[in-house]
Amino acid sequence: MKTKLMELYDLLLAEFGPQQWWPADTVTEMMIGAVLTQAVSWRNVEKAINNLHCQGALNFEVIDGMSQESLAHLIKPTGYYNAKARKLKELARFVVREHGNDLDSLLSTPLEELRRQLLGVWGIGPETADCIILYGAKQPSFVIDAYTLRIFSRLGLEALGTDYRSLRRRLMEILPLDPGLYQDFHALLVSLGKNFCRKSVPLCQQCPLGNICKTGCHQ
DNA sequence: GCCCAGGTGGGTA
DNA sequence: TACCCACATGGG
Repeated sequence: MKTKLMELYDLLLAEFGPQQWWPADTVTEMMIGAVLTQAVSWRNVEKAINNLHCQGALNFEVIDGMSQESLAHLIKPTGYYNAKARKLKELARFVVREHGNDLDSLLSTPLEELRRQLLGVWGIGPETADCIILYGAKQPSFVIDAYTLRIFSRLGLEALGTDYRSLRRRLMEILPLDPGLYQDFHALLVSLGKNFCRKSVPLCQQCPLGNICKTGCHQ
């Protein structure tokens, strides 16, 4: 199975090249983007990030101090803006008040303990937590998202798991605990999901995975 | 107008 | 545990 997974990784790397993710200038921006991108396209997130940047609000102390209403206004393009404003306020409170706004210290917390703490913050679920751990803390926690589940299902790799917990656990048992590998792998899966393995009308004929995929498009 | 986009929390059986 | 639903904007 490890060979099959690395074959998949190599095909994706050959098609899309190294990904250099996450798209953010700072760890704070990365963490905020992880919340804002929940169930919405990155295009919408960029507008909100720009709004926050212009207001000097890509900063947890600033977010902690501002009203939820004004924050919601700035992130309107991401949809669910009231819910996400609360989530950002909760995350900012966690970072600033429980960790003295010391991100370096927080993110150097051992993986499992860091994950447990992040999941305790309202609005931070497994995917957002794993994104922060992998791209913010640069610790090896494999990120499972809608693309990952869809791609592995279409590849016929359901045996690895069909839900977040089981697929993440199996991938981390099989693959070396290498944050660089996990970052690139996840980013490459996103590229494949966006460009070929789309939810409806997947472009199987042009897909770089070709005949290693069992989804039936190559019959 | 309809579907989709890098989820999460709360409620119900 | 396993569904169902609310949350909401923007692009194709």
